[in-house]
Amino acid sequence: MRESQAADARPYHHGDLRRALIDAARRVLETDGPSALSLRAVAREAGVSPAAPYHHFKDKSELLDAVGHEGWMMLNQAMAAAKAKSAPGEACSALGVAYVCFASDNPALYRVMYDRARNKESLPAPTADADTPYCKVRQTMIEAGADPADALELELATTAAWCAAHGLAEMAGFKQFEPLKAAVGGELAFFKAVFAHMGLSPRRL
Amino acid sequence: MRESQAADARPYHHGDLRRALIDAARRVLETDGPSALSLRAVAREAGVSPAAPYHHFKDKSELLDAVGHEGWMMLNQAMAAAKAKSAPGEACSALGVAYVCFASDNPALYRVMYDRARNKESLPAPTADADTPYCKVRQTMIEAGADPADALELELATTAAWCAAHGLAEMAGFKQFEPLKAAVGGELAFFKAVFAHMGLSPRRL
DNA sequence: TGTACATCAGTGAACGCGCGTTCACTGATGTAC
DNA sequence: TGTACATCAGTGAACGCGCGTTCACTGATGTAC
Repeated sequence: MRESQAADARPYHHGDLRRALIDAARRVLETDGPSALSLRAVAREAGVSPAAPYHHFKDKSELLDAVGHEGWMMLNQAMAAAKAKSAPGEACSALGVAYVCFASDNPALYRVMYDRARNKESLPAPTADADTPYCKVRQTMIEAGADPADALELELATTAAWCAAHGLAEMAGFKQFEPLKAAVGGELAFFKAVFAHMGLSPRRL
Repeated sequence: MRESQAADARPYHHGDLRRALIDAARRVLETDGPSALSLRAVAREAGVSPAAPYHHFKDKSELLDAVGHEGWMMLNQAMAAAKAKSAPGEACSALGVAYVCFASDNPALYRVMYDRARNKESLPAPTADADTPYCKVRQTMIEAGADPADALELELATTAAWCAAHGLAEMAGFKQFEPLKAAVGGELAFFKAVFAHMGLSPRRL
């Protein structure tokens, strides 16, 4: 008995504390918001001592970077999925809606993502292995008819779409827009209606 | 000599410490950013003890609200001025550009404005005395040809323009867009070019 | 004009708090023989 | 298969810090007579 491991006893070694800390951070975020996201709170949520995270992250900043990175990857996946199942010719708008829905479903995480990006003064950059949400928008612009040879126009259109989506994502949280949401038939309809008043597609190129 | 007031000696009573604290807060913001905006830092910057602000603000939150309010008033003024001197038919775009320029010139203050708005879950509301930036956009949409009787479309167009401006304002700080800014001929040209790819005017109504 | 006194707007010391980080440590794990 | 030992991934106590806020106080100001 003394040597057997009770089913609910946590082993001394965690297994994958790095992962557990990122998950814990997301729980803290959604429960208590971005301002509560301290290293100690994350350790507490993961059921571990305040010093434990230092075996997996150089400092608090590195942990937050990992959380932000996780968020950008999730957003990238959500946008890929939305694009994959979008009707022909609707990919741009599907991307925009997926973006705003992600922000609406994960408001605190979304905030951390941009806080970290702002720290680096840059949105995440693509790697050899993976593209980024921003890349996806640009690529979809091309598929929707933008001229890939006109780099300037392509970049402006992509940026415009990106700004539109981000602006809407940030406003979506304000109670003041709730009557408007209700009037057009719900949050999703609201997103689409606002996009319809802006230029998410390259039709202006 | 003992009784005379040396020119540089601060009098015991400040005169208008409330105002001085708000100004000090803005200095702290622009120097050290929003995360450094503590009540103690503001008192320090104003040259006053940490307890002094409590004679003018209930708590830290009330001070930050005052700073945010100041920011919204400044933005409102900047937009009014831009509209007043805009060419006929260009008022919408002038408003958008003024908005984004304000954010670009006062990035930390802009951040606090939205942080406080998010706290209340609402943008500032108009009063009997003064309208708000959001109201100005709506009003300008009407003057530019939107049908004031179609409240739904009017509100959607206003919201779309607002989101567009906010999205662009937030992206303007990212270094990654600097090549694009340079390519189109500077920051102002960049703002205008991005707006040109979106719908700031009610032309889609 | 001068004095007594209430009120106002500061001071500065102190409080408790949660934070990021360091440190010496120890239990668990994996490897060499 | 068993043992010795290096390494890894935790613990928990402690550090110094800046914070928001409270408190008893005091200097300055304004008012009544």
